[in-house]
Amino acid sequence: MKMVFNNKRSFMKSEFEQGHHWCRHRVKGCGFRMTIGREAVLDVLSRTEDHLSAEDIYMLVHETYPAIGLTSVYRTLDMLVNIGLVYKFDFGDGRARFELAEGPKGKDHHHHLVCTGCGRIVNYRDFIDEEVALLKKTEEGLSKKYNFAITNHLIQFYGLCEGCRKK
Amino acid sequence: MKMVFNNKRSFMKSEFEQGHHWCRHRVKGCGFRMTIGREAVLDVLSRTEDHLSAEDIYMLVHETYPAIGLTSVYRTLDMLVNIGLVYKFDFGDGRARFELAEGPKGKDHHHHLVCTGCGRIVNYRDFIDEEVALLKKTEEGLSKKYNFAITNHLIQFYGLCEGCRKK
DNA sequence: CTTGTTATTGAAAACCATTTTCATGTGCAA
DNA sequence: TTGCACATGAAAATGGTTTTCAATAACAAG
Ligand SMILES: [Mn+2]
Ligand SMILES: [Mn+2]
Ligand SMILES: [Zn+2]
Ligand SMILES: [Zn+2]
Repeated sequence: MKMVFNNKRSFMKSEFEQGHHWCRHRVKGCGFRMTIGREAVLDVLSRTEDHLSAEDIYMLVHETYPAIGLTSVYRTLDMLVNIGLVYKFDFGDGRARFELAEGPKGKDHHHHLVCTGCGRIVNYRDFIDEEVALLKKTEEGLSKKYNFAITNHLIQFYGLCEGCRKK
Repeated sequence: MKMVFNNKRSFMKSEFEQGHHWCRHRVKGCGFRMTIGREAVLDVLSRTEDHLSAEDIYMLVHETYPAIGLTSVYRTLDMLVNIGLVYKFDFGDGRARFELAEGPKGKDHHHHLVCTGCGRIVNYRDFIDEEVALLKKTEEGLSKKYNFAITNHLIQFYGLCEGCRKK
């Protein structure tokens, strides 16, 4: 009994808990309970730059918290996407991929470069200044013209990486 | 026998056959046979601005060519996407959506405005001049920096349309 | 117009990521 | 500590898409 409790504590003592404490507040602020599974999913997402599938996340969480079920991973991801803490992508390989949305400082926003040969995905953050300005300008133009309240955008470039081109 | 043949001819006599003849050449040029089903799928796609699912297309083709099967629609779409005649999109409703790629003049390229409330999709063609220039510039920068041969891009803005905002 | 070769097809079954169901467990406000 | 609404896991269901396979049709050659 005590062992189990200790396991839980040691599991929760993670870099995530220290560094991304605000995520928990957001979850609770939206009226959801902060469970071990939800924390573990956020923890996995906060430790990687990759674009993990639900099953990827399930397997990674499973390493430190074997009691979790795949169903809960799906449910947690769905909730996190709904409250805006996580982005959900489709890169065309038949399964959804997830990444943590930018923190409160919003400094981590990026776009994607996708290799249609091997599926490799590059996170691309080095926007030109013009690019940021134009994006905002375009959003304003579209908002006015089509009467949309624009909240987000998706920008992906497709092509062949060096390795895939040499074949 | 003659009736059947006449049916085929009358089916093929469509605005599409006159206006989008080049599509057929592209299909045959890639080593594929031009069948009635394939022609009918291209015909449906060429007549709409909408973003049809495979089943939408199946039902529309079925009206003039009831012999077609859903399987063939999927296979045809897959082939058309592979040779670049059709674009495949995921707007997050669990089914793929398709639209005819721009013609040889390439004047029909557009981006999308997606309402996350009702799923409405606006085709948005009125690019600012800067936008086009910057897009090209960005592609060049990315090509060089990450050694990618960029062939395409996907740009979508998400938000709430007027109707969905009033609720 | 035939014919022969093969790509193509439709129906049915398989696939597989995701969702639903439902009985059990747990976070947390009181 | 307690109660209960919310959250969970296992198993089954769902549903869009793909695979299988025997039958068919496109089309190049004659
Ligand atoms: Mn990313
Ligand atoms: Mn469109
Ligand atoms: Zn590649
Ligand atoms: Zn709407």
